[in-house]
Amino acid sequence: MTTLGLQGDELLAQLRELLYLPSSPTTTSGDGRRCRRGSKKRGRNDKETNNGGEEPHPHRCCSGKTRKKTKQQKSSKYLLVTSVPDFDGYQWRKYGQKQIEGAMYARSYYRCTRSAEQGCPAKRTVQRNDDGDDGGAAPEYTVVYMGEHTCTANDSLEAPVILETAAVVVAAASATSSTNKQRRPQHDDDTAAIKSSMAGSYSSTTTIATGIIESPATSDITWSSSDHVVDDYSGLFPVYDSWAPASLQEMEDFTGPIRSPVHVPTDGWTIDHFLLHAAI
DNA sequence: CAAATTTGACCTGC
DNA sequence: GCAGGTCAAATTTG
Repeated sequence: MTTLGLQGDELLAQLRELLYLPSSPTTTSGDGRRCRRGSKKRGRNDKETNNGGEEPHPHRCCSGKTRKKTKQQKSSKYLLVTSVPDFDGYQWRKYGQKQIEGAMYARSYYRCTRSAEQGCPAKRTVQRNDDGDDGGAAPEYTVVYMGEHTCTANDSLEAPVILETAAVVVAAASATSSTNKQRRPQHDDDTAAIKSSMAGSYSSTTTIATGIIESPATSDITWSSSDHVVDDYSGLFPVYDSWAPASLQEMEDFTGPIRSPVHVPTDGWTIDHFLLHAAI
């Protein structure tokens, strides 16, 4: 561990480069998964009507899925831009996808996999940025987190990692309107809230190696609040020792089928290994 | 077999 | 009325 301290920055840079290799577009999950799965929809109304119209209230009501707040919750909401939207350490289940006005790519909606069991309100939306381009640079994704994780971290947390991000605090209720995303950070208060919330969220049984990846001299990670950049993000996205960047190929295009994140195959890899590898 | 994803429709806020 | 967010059956994958 300490051995890395020396060439930390350099190794870091190399590591980063390796991490962002323009993973070949062909690889990824083979092709077995691009086949469309469920589709035949007959609309909820159909289902309801099919019942013979006996049941006045929609299924959701009955199942306790009262849809009170369809729109964003008013709780914490923060936005960040990253090339690796999946690696935030939580397990998300995709529950929807939608083409957004003015956006090139569809927006994917995720919720914590524990939402059902533990009622974890955490949600997030992932949308690929236009500028991403499939050229050589890794595409970027705008990830908006809503709500905090109330689920037990132990279960869901496996590898809390966000390798490269630029985050922007979004005013809770203001951003919901039109198509304005990453915009208007306002109070440092929010930042604090975010930091605390995230720090809390990301804390798990795993040891947090906050020192491993520090402010990337190459800093891709930029947390900004208002006009000022927060460089102390170490607490926000701790890098875990056991996490392995082995699934680079899986992060090429998140606009397509996005499998459950956090399926990072460790294969015995550790950040140390990787750094060592990079150093060679 | 269970879990996850797809996808169009439904619902709500603006 | 529109756009964004959510639901849930069908389907696929592991």
